[in-house]
Amino acid sequence: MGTRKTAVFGEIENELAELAKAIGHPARVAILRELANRNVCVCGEIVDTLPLAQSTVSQHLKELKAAGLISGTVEGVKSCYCINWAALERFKTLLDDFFKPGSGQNCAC
Amino acid sequence: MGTRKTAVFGEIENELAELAKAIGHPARVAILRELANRNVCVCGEIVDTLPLAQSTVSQHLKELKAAGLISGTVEGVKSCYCINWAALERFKTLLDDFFKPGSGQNCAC
DNA sequence: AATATTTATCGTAATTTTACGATTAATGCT
DNA sequence: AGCATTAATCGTAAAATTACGATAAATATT
Repeated sequence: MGTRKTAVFGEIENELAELAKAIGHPARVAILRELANRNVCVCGEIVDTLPLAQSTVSQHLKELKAAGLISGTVEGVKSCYCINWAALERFKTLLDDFFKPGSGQNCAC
Repeated sequence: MGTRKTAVFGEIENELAELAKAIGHPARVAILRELANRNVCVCGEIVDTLPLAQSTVSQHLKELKAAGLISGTVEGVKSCYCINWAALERFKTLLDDFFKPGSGQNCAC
């Protein structure tokens, strides 16, 4: 127990959930915003903007990368990260497609 | 440790993260989709569509409600839930505003 | 009044997440 | 070659999440 039962859900549900989950932390939101604003960012600069330990930021970067929301390449000693606009667009599209108002009755709540 | 350091982040970062986090689970995505399609839904119907225990679904509904993504009212023995379109719109707006491409250099990664 | 139905809550266990410091690996500099 | 810098990884602890069954509370039904 304590494990997400991803296997019993549809592919789209899981894809959407995974992207949302990756965005679902203020530090990762801040990282994405920084990357969006600057388009390119060296790891150390991201660390400097966040009130978190370097190792923690590294962990968040790893998660964003795993979700496909950012990509990173090694540039000598440094690491260059940038946002994956396509993934972000994909997320928005999924949101729009998945949560479209149906033809059902109106809400009474 | 193990706790999210929400206090050190901006209000918008936290708001965006909280909404994303709430969507960040396939069961909750499925619930939202069901609610979006039908616009109104009785709790039992949602439980029937999900391969999860009733108590687990109830927990997910509670989280979606806490995040403001759905609202629910008691209708006799049953509970009527519906999607909060405004919250979903708010989420999309935050996404658009927060992750807008800046005037920086292009990505090289 | 007794029973059934519906859903929220409680208690609990397994797992994941978040955070940090310390260490390692890799490159750059002197 | 030796030292400095940068960032990933490791180890670990605290807390949150996810899931379930059992129970409780509230309304319907007979």
